[in-house]
Amino acid sequence: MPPPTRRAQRRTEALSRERIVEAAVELLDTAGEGGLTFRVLTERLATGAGAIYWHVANKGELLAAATDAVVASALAPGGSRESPQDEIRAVALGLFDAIDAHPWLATQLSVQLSRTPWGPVAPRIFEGIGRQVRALGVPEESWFTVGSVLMHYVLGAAGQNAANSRALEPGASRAEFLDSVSKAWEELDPDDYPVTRIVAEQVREHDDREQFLAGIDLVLAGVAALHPPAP
Amino acid sequence: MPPPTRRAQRRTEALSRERIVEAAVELLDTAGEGGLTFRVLTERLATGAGAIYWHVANKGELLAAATDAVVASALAPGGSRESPQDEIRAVALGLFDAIDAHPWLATQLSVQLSRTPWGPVAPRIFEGIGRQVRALGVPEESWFTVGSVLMHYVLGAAGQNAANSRALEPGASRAEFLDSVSKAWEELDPDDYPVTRIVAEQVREHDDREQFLAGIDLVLAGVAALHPPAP
DNA sequence: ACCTGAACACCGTTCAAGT
DNA sequence: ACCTGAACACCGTTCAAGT
Repeated sequence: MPPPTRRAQRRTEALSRERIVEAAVELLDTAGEGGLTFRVLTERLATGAGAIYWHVANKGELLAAATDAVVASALAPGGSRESPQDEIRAVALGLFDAIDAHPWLATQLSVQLSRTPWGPVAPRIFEGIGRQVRALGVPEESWFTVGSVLMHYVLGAAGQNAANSRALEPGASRAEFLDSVSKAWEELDPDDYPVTRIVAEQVREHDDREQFLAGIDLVLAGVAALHPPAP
Repeated sequence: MPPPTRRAQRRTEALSRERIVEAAVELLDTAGEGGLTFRVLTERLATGAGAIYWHVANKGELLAAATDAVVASALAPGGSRESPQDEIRAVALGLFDAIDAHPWLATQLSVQLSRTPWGPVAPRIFEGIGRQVRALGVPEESWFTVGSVLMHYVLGAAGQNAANSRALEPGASRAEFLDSVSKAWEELDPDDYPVTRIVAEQVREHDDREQFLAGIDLVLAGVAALHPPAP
């Protein structure tokens, strides 16, 4: 007789919004965006569709809650007392790693941000970044500009990195993956895409996190140039 | 008798991939992301579902083609002979305006970028920006960093702007919209979201395009600081 | 108050059949 | 080669009925 697995236990606890969101995150992680379905969710939770709708208004709200849960834990305050620049890098890397671990986050965050009114996750991210911008000594009128550039770069670049990691299937080797990438790039017309082709060659040789942080440093250099710290 | 409208004409031209993509863009523009359906597409084109599948592999390919068509026309070369900085602003504003006119572009671009292998639209955008980065005199090793920061900021910020414009429904006044926004912001706990609340107040008073360009200038300042032009 | 699960409307996609 | 349109499998959501 097999030992009882977590998956096999059938409703020892009552259904709750938390349990539903937790199951949704698990499903998104293992089966991807298309894998989250009310059908399989009801199976996993050993319940009926109506029970889920009692705790959650609809699928959109469930996705928003799952997104917020993961982001909240990613932004949980870490160490402390470093320079504001290091704090910004830490927040950025926290989101980078969260998106890497939960690739569906990239698409979901873009959806959540482009929805009005904002759900809970948008202010959470903006505040996490904005506080470090404030700590940097940036004047109030520029918080939005600096925060926006950082936030959009972090989410966009992290999403792209996650897409690349995901494309590297468990079975395939890194060499195989890079081959398929370079094959795609070689199909670009060298006359139409000179810059993209050169960049594509380089991308394969660099460390992902290092390259990600180079973008952060570029923005920080712009901040230092436009808002030099008082002497 | 009403004059013949473009919509009423029933298949005077043969079906083609171009006509299908054109109809898809129209549908996305008028009915939003959820409005593009094979059911209504077949009605609009006075045909059957199978006919569309003869020209297009599936819905994903159709969305990619619609996205690429709009982006291609948005990046069509404009004036000329300005400074590289002005060229970058022009490219950025071209994408900004395209996303404003076609709000579904924001989500679609994020989907297209996070798909491996890249479709045609990703290199198109990166090249459009990357060429100006090259013109700026940025050394080759930094093209990826600078291009990535610019691209992700442009797409992210433009998407957010489009979401706000869309929220301002045709009937509603700008005052009403701003009221609803500020109401949402006031629900944020001042202790938990001090920065976000201050920024939210400011956002309502500023011009969208101006604020967008401020982000571009921040990145350009970083480029100038890290890669000063040879004397 | 909380849950069940059949039923509904709708979706993307297929495919035998036509021209 | 190109098109038709009924059929299929699947989806999110509802709701009368139970406890």
